[in-house]
Amino acid sequence: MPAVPQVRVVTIKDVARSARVSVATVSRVFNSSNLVNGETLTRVQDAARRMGYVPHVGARNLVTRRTHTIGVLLPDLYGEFFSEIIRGIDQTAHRRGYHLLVSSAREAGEPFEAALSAMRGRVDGLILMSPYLDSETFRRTLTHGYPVVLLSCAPGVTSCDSLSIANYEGARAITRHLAAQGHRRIAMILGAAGNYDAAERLRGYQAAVAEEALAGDAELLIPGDFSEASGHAAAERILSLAGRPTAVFAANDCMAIGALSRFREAGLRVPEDIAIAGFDDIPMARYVHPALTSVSVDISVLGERATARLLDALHQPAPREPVHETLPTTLVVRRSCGAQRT
Amino acid sequence: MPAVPQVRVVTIKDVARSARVSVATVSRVFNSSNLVNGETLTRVQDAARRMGYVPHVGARNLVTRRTHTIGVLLPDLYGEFFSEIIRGIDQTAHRRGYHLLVSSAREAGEPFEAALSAMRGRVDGLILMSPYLDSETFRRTLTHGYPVVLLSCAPGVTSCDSLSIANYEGARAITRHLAAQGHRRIAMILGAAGNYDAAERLRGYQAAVAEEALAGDAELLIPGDFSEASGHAAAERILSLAGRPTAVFAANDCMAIGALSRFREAGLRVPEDIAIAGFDDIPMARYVHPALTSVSVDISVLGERATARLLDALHQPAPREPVHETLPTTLVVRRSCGAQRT
DNA sequence: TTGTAGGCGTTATCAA
DNA sequence: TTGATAACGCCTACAA
Repeated sequence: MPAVPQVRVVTIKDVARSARVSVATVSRVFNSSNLVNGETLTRVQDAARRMGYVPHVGARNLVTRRTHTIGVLLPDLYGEFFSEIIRGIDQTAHRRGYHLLVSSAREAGEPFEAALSAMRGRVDGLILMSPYLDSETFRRTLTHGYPVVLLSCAPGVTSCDSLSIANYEGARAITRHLAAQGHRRIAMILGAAGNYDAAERLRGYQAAVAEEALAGDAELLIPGDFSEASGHAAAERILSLAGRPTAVFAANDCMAIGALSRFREAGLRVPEDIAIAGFDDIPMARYVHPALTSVSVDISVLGERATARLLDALHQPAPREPVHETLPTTLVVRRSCGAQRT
Repeated sequence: MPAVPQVRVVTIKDVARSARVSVATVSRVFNSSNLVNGETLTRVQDAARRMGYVPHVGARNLVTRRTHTIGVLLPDLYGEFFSEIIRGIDQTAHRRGYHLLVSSAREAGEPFEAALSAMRGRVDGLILMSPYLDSETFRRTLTHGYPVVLLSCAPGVTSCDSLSIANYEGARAITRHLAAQGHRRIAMILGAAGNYDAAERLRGYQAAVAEEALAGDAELLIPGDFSEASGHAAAERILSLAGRPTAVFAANDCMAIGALSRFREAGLRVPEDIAIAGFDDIPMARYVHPALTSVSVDISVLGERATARLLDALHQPAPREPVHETLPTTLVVRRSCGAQRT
């Protein structure tokens, strides 16, 4: 056991003694109870300030049974996507006086459960994003008795609130848009294997392929993992295809940009020789060349809504029916898909 | 006061009663003390599992005076930069059994202090990034008695560990590199006003300007705020300059990419008509066209080192001399600056 | 308006 | 090896 460099720190007792009142009175002062005499009030406040007293939140939590903290458990913290989610969460949490305990558990299973139980007693509720989570693990671990909001989770867990993106609709719309430009052979660069968002985007693509009677070869489905590098590699593979597609839909913008770069290296013109579209509409999308057609989803809003839901649940005395909400997406047409807009 | 949807939750007492032992014994079981009888051990474990008991960390923290939590206070949570820092912190914290309490306080002053004191009693130490922080605010608020590591802070606060990036050296090197390509009129797109990193990058640029006897007109200093949009706007302004520079150094890659996009709109060729270089070497930098010359800083390492430092301090019984470390940067030459490499 | 005292869920120190 | 019991720092009836 490592030694703890514990500094002697001012407690409520010290302030009470110094101000010649009881701890109860000091407590009242700091909880803005208005049943404190004006003179006593200032005496306590003076003492507290002089001694540098700050209430110990941990102790307070214990007795009030509220931590004013929201647990956030994400599969990863890498990249703009998660950063935006956290920002959305932090923003509305902060506005309503809540703090964030952030953690990431890459995989389901043991570390995931550990992260989850580590939240017990430190959070009032949980925002949980686990695109890889099967409902079995979930049921086993998620019974700690506090409200939970799920993000981008596979359906099947209907016992608590959940929020997701209209992946299917967005992917279907953008694929149909490519078809409307005359493309019949459209490749898709897939998202990470096992990821729910990725699977839904694929499903949307496939729906469009069926509806528009597009080429449906298996070789048009190129694996990827959401990274720029995997988009670059996927483009490489597309170039080597016998029947080269005339358009590519990447499951996110990073991969689309990686692919763009590879196509340019190969001397292809985008969109003339090959059209490209992405998903997410990250800020960078409008600044690459040609500007990237994409499906816009306001990710920080996802975090905001999740937080709002959770806080509502926290302030709701009676448990309600769980709500499942899907955030809409919008198609953003730019130059990379060949439709002649900026 | 909102009602609390408190679920009756299993405590150590319940387990003790059910296993017909004292709470002390249950506690021992959960703290892997080996002075528990084998038979008692399993009886307690069974009872705990059956009742779904999870120790209450908050209560434990109170008595052990350790939370195993690190507070992270950032000026903002937007963008790849912060996301990478958090990831670096989370990674090493997680590995060493620590959790993260993340918060953002955009400005110095009251909300900043509030965020700081809200950490009292919930964290063992603090990682604080405040590029806008003056040491005065700092001294007033940062005396809660736990270890602190500062990130990207202006010097002047020498009382605790600090970490920063070699902004000056990196900016100087890249500017000199541009000069070595023959450029004499090099504009700089500045970072956010009042930001320490931004100021240092400017200082590095100015040093190079002086050393290489480059053009030093004030009009070559274009304001920016680190966003793509501000880079785009800055490029606009550069285009309108009477004596147009032949090269541009942007204080970060996002602005460089925004500028790149604007120059292309204007029909300029990069790097032939105008060279560009950025700072940070974000993943996207190699995938834009032309690939962006930049100064590479491993941001997640910044977070890692900060965490390592903090944890060391936490496990160190005696207070040591504060350490100030600067993370090196490396020049990454790609096509955008006109040096003929990929 | 103020103080006393019990308890929040644990751990830690004694005895037994 | 186990069990009482006193903290930990604070809040909150209840009493005064």
